[in-house]
Amino acid sequence: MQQYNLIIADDHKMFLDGLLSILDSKKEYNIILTSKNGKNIVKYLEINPDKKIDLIITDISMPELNGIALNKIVKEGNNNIKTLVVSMHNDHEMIDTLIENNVDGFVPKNAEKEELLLAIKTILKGEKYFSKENKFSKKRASEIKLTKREIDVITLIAQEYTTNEIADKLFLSKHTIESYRKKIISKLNVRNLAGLTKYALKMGYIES
Amino acid sequence: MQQYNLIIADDHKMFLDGLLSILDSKKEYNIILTSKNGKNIVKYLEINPDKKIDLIITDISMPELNGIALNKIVKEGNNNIKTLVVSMHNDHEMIDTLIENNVDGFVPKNAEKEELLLAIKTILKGEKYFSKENKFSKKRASEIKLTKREIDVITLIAQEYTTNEIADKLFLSKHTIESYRKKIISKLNVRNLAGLTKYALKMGYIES
DNA sequence: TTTTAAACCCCTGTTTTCAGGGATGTTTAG
DNA sequence: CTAAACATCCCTGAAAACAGGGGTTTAAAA
Repeated sequence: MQQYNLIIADDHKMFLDGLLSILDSKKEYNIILTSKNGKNIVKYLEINPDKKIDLIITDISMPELNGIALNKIVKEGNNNIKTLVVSMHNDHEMIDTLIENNVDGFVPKNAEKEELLLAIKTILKGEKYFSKENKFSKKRASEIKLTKREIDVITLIAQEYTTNEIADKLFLSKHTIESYRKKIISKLNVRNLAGLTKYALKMGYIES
Repeated sequence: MQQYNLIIADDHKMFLDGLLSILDSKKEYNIILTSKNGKNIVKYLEINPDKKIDLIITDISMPELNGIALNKIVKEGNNNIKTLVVSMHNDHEMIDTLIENNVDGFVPKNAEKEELLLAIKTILKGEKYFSKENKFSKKRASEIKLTKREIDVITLIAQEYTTNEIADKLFLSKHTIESYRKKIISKLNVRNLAGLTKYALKMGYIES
């Protein structure tokens, strides 16, 4: 029987325990590392470049290094490590972002464990697995997609910087930042800063 | 051996599975209901008033009815049901809020399962159990405490209502709302709406 | 009983946000 | 090639937020 080496990153210990208890019952999966943030994973990969890792299962929002950033670093190395994202959120925007980032799969945290196992199996076969969004996810959010620059801006906005401060930080005119802010507000269909902040949190652009 | 009947509420299926796998190994605990929101629990308690329930383990932020609201309803009934809150957040403000609401205990989701089991045992003995905040939690946040009215206001602010709209909703002058807003901003030591929104989310005042 | 805290209201003035335009050059994808 | 999409910048005006004061009444705590 073929064995696979897995790494799991999630900052919620209990969730980790849950995942472990699910995967422990499957002899083909070896959990060789768990971590509360992405940084430790990157460190491990640097120290052990020859260790064969098949799959990294990761949460999105984590301290130190979030799941999307972790995925980016992993995919930049020319190894063949697959990545499966698990997150409490479940909507089109997020899945789109993940697909753009070349993640291999996504399963929401409220999924049944059967779906998780299916996702892992599918990805290890070399295919992609993206969970269908459920009925509770936001409707008509599918076509929302922010550009890189817009994400830069909304991130800083959600970190409580004012337009002028952001302009300074990004070496742009305050008019530019204002344009971005307006564009984002209309794209996301929110009313103000509060809406932007909630979106940034949901998408994992900022922590806490 | 004495057996205890437990109910668990958490909207993250995998987390639920994790909890179940931890508790299944303990024969003294009977899980008689799990739910993704508080509402179903309340319904169950109404339908089965004679069923003896010892402990409800609940997340804070959940759709339909959150953990704090659930706790309130449970404690209003003159049964002897204990409540244990588990949450991904872990700081003084939150714990203070829980204690005020007469919750019997709190354990962060990143706790070890041993701590969870200890908390359950302690609470079932009739004592309280509140996890010590860890080194990652916000420093010097302990003395922050919002009044009921302030919480009303910050909740509406985080829901993207403007000062005028909130004034209308609460039948207060807009000056009053402005005073509250300023008071909250200075209490929480944040800069603007974005900071207020993040705090409201962290405390479970709003969803998503 | 005095003090304190909560809930409520008001004023002035500045900064920031929000809504509505318009504009230009550069990439990117069909 | 050429039409989008992206990134950048500018303007006006209104609304809202923010900063820093002021105050009263009521209820609870010291």
